[in-house]
Amino acid sequence: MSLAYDFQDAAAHVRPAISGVDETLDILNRMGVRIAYAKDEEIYGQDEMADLVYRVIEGAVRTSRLMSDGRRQIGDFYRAGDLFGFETGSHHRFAAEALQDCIILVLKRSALKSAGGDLERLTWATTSRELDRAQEHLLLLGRKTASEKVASFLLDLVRGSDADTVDLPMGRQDMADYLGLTIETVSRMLSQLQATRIVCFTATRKFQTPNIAALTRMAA
Amino acid sequence: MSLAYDFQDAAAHVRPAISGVDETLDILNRMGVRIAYAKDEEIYGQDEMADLVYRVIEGAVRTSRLMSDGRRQIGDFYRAGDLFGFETGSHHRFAAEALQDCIILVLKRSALKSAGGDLERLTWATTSRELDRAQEHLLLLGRKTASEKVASFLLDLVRGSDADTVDLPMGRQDMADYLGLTIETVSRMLSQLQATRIVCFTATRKFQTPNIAALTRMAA
DNA sequence: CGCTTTATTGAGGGCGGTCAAAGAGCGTGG
DNA sequence: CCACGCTCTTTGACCGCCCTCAATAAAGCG
Repeated sequence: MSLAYDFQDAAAHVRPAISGVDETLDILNRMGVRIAYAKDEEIYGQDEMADLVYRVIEGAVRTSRLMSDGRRQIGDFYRAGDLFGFETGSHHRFAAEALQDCIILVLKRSALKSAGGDLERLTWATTSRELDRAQEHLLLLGRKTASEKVASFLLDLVRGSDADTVDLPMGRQDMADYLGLTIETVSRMLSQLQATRIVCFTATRKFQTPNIAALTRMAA
Repeated sequence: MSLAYDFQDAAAHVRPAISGVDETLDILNRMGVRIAYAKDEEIYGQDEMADLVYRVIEGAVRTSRLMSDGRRQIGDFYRAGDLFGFETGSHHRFAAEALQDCIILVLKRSALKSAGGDLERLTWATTSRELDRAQEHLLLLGRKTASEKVASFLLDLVRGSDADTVDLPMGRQDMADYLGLTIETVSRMLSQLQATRIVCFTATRKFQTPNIAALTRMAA
């Protein structure tokens, strides 16, 4: 169930998606509607029309695609401040779901065009970033080994975080479906990284990286 | 070596990239410079600045990315009429190389903005298509089996062709690097598809599909 | 034709998947 | 606060798909 969330912008801590367009993002924040989604709730569906765009205010989101027999591929993860739902011209190829309880800013795509500010540049920058990440993801899925995949994944999280301890907003299954592996393999690779002192898990979903150089080397 | 190619538009047979914008493409054709590239010649390099965009007039192109140890992932293939080089805001993540001897129309990205016509829409449509294909590719690489990968690949070629006999513009190595497999596995899967009468190779790079339904089923 | 490159086929091995069970985390209720 | 039950994660044993290595065959090209 979705519930309207009518606080004023409670997201002062939200990081900017693209540098130099903060004021433009402020315009967005005043335009859209905030909606709360529960963990695992669908934000939009596979093959649904793509006439809306979204921004994560609080929580985290995954995009995913299911095959008829249940195999799943995760496209990407989005965290507070990230824009998503830009990925296509007409219909979504991937569904979007709440990774945790979260609050999402929802806007009409058409509103983007009529609004002032640097929205065109923002749209372009967001889509470019999306393509960049997709291409990096292609290399990871097509040519990296299991240990390289997991190392790359952790490294990506470390880079996107400023804190000493990084926390995983997703479970092992989501990691596996992002990396094209099984949960067992992900778990084994994590244990291995921990055994070699390259990462150190303080909880199931929190880790530190005492040896970033080694992690980077493993990511290839 | 690149050689300037100064014929008048010799590409009357070139198919439109996006429907409804043919007249816009005509504008492009009058704006750019035609350059001939030899087989395997680099059109742009990995990490090179992305200030140009390209259109295949004749021949075919691949985008690819190399890991330091030689592993390679192919991003996509482009054929006569296709636009490419749109995939990023500033730097290319993948290199582009001529799959065969080919003629490429090259334009300044900045020229796109100043020109008339529906160029903005064309750019958007092209980028969207790029993202769509990348996302389909993610699913293929992450979650499909070798036989499903090969079947999907052939099916994609069949759909992009109107002729009865489809020809592969690339060799087995390029197919393998697109699919995240080895040439041996690709070859085995092709032999298997042929043994089960789902495809029929008339030459190493030409095939027919007497049983499209079965091929579609195999692609999952 | 002969040479080089590319594709096919076979035999064997290893990485990651499958199946199964034990362990850890966590919310609920006694 | 602890007991209980559920879900998620870890670990182990084994298997199979795809990779590796090697040899042969075919195709391209002078």
